[in-house]
Amino acid sequence: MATLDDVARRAGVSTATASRIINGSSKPVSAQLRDRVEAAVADLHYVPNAHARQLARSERTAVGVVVHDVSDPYFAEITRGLQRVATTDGRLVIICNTYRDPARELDYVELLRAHQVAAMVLAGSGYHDPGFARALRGKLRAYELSGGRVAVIGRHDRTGDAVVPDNESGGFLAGEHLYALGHRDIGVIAGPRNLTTTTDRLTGIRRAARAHRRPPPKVVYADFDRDSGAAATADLLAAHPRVTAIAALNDSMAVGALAHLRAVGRRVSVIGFDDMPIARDVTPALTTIRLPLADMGALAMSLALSAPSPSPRVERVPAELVRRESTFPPEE
Amino acid sequence: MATLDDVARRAGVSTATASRIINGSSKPVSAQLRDRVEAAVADLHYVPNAHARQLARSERTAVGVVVHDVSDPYFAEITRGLQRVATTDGRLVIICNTYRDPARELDYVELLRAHQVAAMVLAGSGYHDPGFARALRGKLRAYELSGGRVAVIGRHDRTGDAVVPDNESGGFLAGEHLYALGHRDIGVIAGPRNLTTTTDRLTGIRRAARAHRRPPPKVVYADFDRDSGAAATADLLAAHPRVTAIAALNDSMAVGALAHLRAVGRRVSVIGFDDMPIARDVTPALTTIRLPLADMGALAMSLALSAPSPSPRVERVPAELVRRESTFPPEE
DNA sequence: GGCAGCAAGGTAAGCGCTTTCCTGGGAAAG
DNA sequence: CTTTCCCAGGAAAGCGCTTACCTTGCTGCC
Repeated sequence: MATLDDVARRAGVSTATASRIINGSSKPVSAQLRDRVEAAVADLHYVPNAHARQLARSERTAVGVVVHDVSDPYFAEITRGLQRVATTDGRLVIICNTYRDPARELDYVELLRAHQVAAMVLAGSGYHDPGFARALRGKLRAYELSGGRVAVIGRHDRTGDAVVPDNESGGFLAGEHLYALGHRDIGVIAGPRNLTTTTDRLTGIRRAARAHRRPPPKVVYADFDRDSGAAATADLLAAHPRVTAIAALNDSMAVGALAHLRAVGRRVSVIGFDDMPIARDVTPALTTIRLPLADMGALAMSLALSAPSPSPRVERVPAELVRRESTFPPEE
Repeated sequence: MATLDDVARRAGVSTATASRIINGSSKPVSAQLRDRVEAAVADLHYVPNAHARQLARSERTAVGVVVHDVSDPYFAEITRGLQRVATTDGRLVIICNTYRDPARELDYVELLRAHQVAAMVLAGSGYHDPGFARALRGKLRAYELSGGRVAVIGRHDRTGDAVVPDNESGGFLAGEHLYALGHRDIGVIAGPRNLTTTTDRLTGIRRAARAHRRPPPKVVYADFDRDSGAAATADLLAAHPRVTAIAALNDSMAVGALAHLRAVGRRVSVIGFDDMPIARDVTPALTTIRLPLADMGALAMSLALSAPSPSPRVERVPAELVRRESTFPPEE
């Protein structure tokens, strides 16, 4: 790999001059030398070593993102928003997939710190685990102490900049919608138990049940992905045959529920959560609770890249009901 | 940010010793010093500076991936496969989204080179543009000369390790399926004209038309995304009302086509391409040409991380017809 | 003519690590 | 009691850049 030294030697100048020309420094340089250096750069296909540069001007340039899995549509949307603002800012984005493994999440935070990222955004890691929460807080704290910026998406047990979707109200909206349609017995396909996303949404639905003086909904837990949603639907209907409506705590599972229902030929209302792109293309089109995922990502990245604020900034993002065709009144 | 120097000073040892302990070097160190250094590391929340480390042991550790857009399901799947093998190998993955901007693609290749990535995988950048192709080849060449490894997914005008899906045969399969069902007049919703993915798939379909002694299909160009697919369907049907089957060159556009047909209440066969996860959940479930996207990604990453081979390795990946419900014989 | 002032370029000191080579002190060997 | 080795540990030389600080040779002014 050609180095600055090679370029300088070839152009017959010092590395200082070569560096100044390459970086467009404000120091004046004669046109002649400039040409020679540029020619050398081209001849050698020289590209400055990013690590050496980073070390020399100790200024942080990349940003890190840690999510469950970029290929999951929920996080894909968030990531899209994140990337938009990061690249507008001319920054390289390093994406880390935790696959919901807390240990891996901690490792990644450390790794990103080691890579001197200017900021990091964490999404989807609200685990109900005090040990993990403490460890994470510690690492983030250390990172911030050294000048790093962090923003989280979703509720985390930590004070700091955050974008938090109103999952509880969203859950309420979902329940409310179903009860208002006349359903009395509703089932919930929940996500993993230890995620706050799950518990918050569930809390909202239970609140709606109380508001309508209905018994609490039947809950069955799944994994936030399509197939587990389908399986959970089967379990739910077997255990509670009188359920006439199902609230799935995300769209992927709702899609799975729809698939199962179609397979067994039952007509049951289904409401999803998130409003992912697929929602409008399944049949029946999925009624769901919309969260502006891409915007949330963008917002989080802006928070992370903006000047640090003395008091934590928490942006609450409202959820909104999107009525489509998968929910309807109970049939007699 | 605490440095190795800080750690060494606090532990009362030299940086050499501290470094050896931290890196688990084979050189023996007394247990006492080891404890002191480890305590210092913990107290200071020390994390080694990845850039300095990379500079010192000039060994490349990260890998780069340049794709159109990770949030596009097609690339999301590929990326998933890529990541799986990269992280198994303990490597950090840097993902770059080009949004199909050739200039950006070139910039990213340079950027990744600057970051000393051990390997890079490019997916979805087969543009029909000689100027671009030459520039890209040049940059990749320079990178490889300096010891970098590259693998591409899809056809690129360059010799080197590659994973190439058999788009042409896939196209043929799609056409064949439609003609065999009895369709005589078929339309094609194509992707961007300058992508080889588009042209290869199209070539296959045209070959099927010739094989069945049918006139060439009517082609209309779109953007590989759902909404452009819906719009293109409208255009196609307006221009050629007698079309009874549509081949969309990817699933996203097929989904758009389905949506448009449902909206206008027309019954027309639709076949997609790729077999993305959504395909089985739309109604009617989408008949499509499957490509093992995640495997392709994994394969490409393995090629890129394996020892360089003297002669380029090209892995051809066959396409396969998946029959579902969106294709049927023409109605009278 | 002498000196300040400036333009153009070079020298060299780091940035935070790793690692080679060296040193001092024992233990083993004679 | 020497001599030889080995072992734990340190000093210092880079890795490839950036940049503060010099040097040199002019121009312009009194």
